[in-house]
Amino acid sequence: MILEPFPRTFYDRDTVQVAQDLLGAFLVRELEGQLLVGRIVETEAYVGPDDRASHASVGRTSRNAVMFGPPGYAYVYVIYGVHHCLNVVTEREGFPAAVLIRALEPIEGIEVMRKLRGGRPDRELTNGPGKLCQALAIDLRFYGHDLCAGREVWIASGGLRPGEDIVQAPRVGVRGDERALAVPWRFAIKGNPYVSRPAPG
DNA sequence: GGTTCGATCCTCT
DNA sequence: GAGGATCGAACCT
Repeated sequence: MILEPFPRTFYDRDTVQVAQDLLGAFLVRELEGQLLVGRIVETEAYVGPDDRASHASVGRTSRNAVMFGPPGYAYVYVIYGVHHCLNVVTEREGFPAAVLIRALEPIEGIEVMRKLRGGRPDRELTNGPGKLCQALAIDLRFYGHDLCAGREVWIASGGLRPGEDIVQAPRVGVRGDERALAVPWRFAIKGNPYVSRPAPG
C-alpha cells in the first residue's frame, strides 16, 4: 500500500469531482508512531458561497475561514457540541468549497480505533462523520492542517475495487426541500457496509 | 455576557 | 423513531 499524500493539484479541482475521486482513497492518521488507515467510502460536496447547505453561505467567519483559503487543507468543526467533522478544502483560493468525509472502511490500526471508539462493534467504528473523527483522534487541533504535507493527517490515492460502483444521493442533514438543496452531492461506494445510515442506493 | 443553533451519536422505546 | 447530550461560534443586548 502506497501512502503518498495527494498533491495540492488534486484538491484544486471541481469539488463534486474531488468528492467522487476521494472514494476509495486512504485517510491516514499518524498517532504516536501508530498508523491508522481508513478507506473513504462516503463523501459530500459543499460548493461555493451560494450553496445554502454550506457553512460558507453565511460569509467568511473565523470558523469557516479555511474554506476560503487555498485547497488541500483540513476544515474541522464541532457539531452538536459533541462531535467533530472532517472536511477537505477544494478549489481555488477565495472560492469556499470543501468535501465532508462521512465514512471510512477501517484498514489498519483497527485495535487503536476500537479503543478510541470505546469498544463499539467494528462496523460502527467509522461509519459516520463524527465517529471516524473519534476513531482517528481528529479534533479542532487539525483545523487548517495541511493535508499535502504527509504528517499526522493526510489522504493517499486508493481507487475503487473491481466491481465497485458509486451511488449518489441528496446530502444528509440539509434542511428544506428546494431543488438547490436536493442536489445529489452525497457520494458513496455502493453496498459498502461502512457507509453511514441512511445508506443511499 | 446571554441565547440559540447545529453537515451527529447514543440510548432507550 | 424519539429525545437528550453538550460546546463552540454567531448573533444578539
